[in-house]
Amino acid sequence: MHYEYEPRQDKYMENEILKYLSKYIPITNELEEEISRIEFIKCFDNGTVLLEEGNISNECYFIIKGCIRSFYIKDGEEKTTEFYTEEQAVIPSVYGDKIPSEYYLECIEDTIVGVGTPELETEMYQKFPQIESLNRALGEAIMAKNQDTFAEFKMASPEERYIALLKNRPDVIQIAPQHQIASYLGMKPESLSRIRKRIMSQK
Amino acid sequence: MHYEYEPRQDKYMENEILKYLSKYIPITNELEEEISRIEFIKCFDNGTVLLEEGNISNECYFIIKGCIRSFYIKDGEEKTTEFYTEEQAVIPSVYGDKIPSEYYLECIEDTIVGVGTPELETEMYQKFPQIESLNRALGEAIMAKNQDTFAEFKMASPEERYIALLKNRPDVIQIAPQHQIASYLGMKPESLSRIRKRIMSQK
DNA sequence: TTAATTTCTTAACTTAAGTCAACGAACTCA
DNA sequence: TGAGTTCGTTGACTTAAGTTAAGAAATTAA
Repeated sequence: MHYEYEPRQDKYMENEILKYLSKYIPITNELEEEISRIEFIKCFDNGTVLLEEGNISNECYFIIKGCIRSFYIKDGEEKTTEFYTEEQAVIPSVYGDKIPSEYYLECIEDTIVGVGTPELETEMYQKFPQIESLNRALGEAIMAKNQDTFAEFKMASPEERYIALLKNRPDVIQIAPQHQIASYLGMKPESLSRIRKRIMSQK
Repeated sequence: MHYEYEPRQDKYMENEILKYLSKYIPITNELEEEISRIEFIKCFDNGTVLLEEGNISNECYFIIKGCIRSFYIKDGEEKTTEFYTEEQAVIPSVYGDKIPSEYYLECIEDTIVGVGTPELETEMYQKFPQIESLNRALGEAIMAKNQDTFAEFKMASPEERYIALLKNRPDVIQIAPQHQIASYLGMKPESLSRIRKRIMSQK
């Protein structure tokens, strides 16, 4: 694991944020200016740890490019619980609270993100109330999607979960090592290996 | 299953909504008046189906008292995916969209709820922008909790999930029949029965 | 390039969940 | 009350995941 934390500025990517926002709200000149003014785009190398267990979190991320995974360490083993990819928001459970995180966040690719902080959010919401409206609406949409994902997970067998992942998130299959995918699917690496073999031979 | 839909008004319970809101934002006279004016408290009998597969949803619920469960029907079997109890928000995945629901919502107790609609929300957000701020913040908090719950679920065995449920949601254990709890925990009723036996004999 | 480490697969075995079937208990309702 | 349903438990058996261990393959570091 790398522990360096070397953000780089990249003016070019700021358009990506505006591009995303413009899907949902009209971009005024004032808003465009504000977004461009704020320097909140950062780039992280593959392996960079963004949050460690026990630490306070005051940053959330919007992924422009790359992949971040969240994982716990239980009984000395990493348990990957989520993979976040392009256009997804990574909001630590304890973001903005002053309680320590129970999990880690790590880039598993070179990753470009927009970084949010509680202070920046407060400021933006005051200047641009539509942003808060948008965040409420987006939050509800994300919540609905999470609900569905959780329901699917509960109803499916380990094998069905893997097949669904192949279909729904082929990017994650490419990027992440299998033992991380295994715990993400709630099983052991050996089981995933057998499931893959089973599926291959059936075709 | 009952399919009657007989809302009753109950002025007394409206204080519960104000009580809940007052935990988070100051209640102005104007807001109190508005909340009291709107007739959006409803009571449903145990067994009432609030949403059916294939139907459009234009209502969300805030539970004041009682319990609502969500379930899918897959291969002719009910798969319970969530139990909502007091002070929880029930927002169908397709709420406000015009696409049909993939699951059912059913009261498994006599239940008192505050009912929201997209129209009412829009109106309230315009009159009281703090309500939208609050909903954004509450939504983020609920999302964080959901994330944690999902992570715990992935990391735990069926037996561990049941033990966690005993601890975290004893009310659900009391209210819901075991076969519903079983699918909620991602297992078959027979397995839950054996797990219970195993736990009993270990004590 | 080799050495070390991590990742993935395989095999043998254990454990527990899924399946099928039967039965008794509890509940519903006519 | 009694017939019919739903619900929960149990047993016998099947299936698949967990465990342990070993080794091959791939990746990384020296």
